Amino acid sequence: MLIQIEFQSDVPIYEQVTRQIIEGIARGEMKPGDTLPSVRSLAADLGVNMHTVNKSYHELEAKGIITIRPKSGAIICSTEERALTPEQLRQIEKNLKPVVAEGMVLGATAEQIEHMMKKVFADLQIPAEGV
Amino acid sequence: MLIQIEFQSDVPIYEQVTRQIIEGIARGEMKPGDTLPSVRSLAADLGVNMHTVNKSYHELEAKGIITIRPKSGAIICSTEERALTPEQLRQIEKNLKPVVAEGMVLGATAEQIEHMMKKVFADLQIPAEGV
DNA sequence: TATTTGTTATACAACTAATATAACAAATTT
DNA sequence: AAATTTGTTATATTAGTTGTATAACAAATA
Repeated sequence: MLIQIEFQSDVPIYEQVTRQIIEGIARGEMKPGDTLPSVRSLAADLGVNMHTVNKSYHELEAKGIITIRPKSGAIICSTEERALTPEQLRQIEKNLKPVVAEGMVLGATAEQIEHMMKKVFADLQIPAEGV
Repeated sequence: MLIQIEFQSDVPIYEQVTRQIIEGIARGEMKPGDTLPSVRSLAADLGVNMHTVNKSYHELEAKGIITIRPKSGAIICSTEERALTPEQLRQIEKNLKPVVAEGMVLGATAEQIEHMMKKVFADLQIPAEGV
């Protein structure tokens, strides 16, 4: 799985790593049970510091997406382990709200926004429906 | 229009102000042509510094949502003035992507995410369809 | 046994967020 | 015309974040 860092971006590097790993899992490029590269090797690949990758991994763990086994490695959680709690659903909705609101105020219609969402789904190659 | 700041939030204050003004416009609580309160008076109301509100207003101007008339005030742009450029559409899609991806990886189905989007639309009281 | 692993600690530079205070000049109100 | 309000600009300070750098530790692995 390829991770590409934009060093000029206003999105922090550790956040870019987190998002791209999430997208990689969504795309199916990485499956539950798979081991993430060690923080040292991924940091070397990306040309960033070890701690930056480590921060990303801990963010992923906090989100309930991976499990870090100390001195061993990071493993992608199974879908069963990822419970999708009401709290998580509320968080997703909270994240969705400002994006949708901004789109609306800028003049996007509900149809346009739904269309964009479908484009995002398609880009992330959902196994359901489309295939 | 009521703006509520969560001082313990990890979302910066100026960003909270920006988002809530956008949501206020989406809800129709503020209409195009309306004048925003002066940076000083809003800052006093919220109990924050003038510069914090000023930063928010300039963010709104950069997004093409308001026009700041120096020494006079900030006015909400009309829908005609808000062009909704392809660049803006791309930005919205870019903002939508990580939120949707995270939801999916956490185990949310496409239906659940679409349902959440409709909840957000309902919460923002879209004049179309629902009413 | 040697290497790799995540962890922890410390330090540093650059940047962001937020506040504080002040002064300026244009716009508005009285 | 005078007083007030306005956004602007400048400077300074405090606190926190981001990212890097280096090092050492102990457990896991080869």
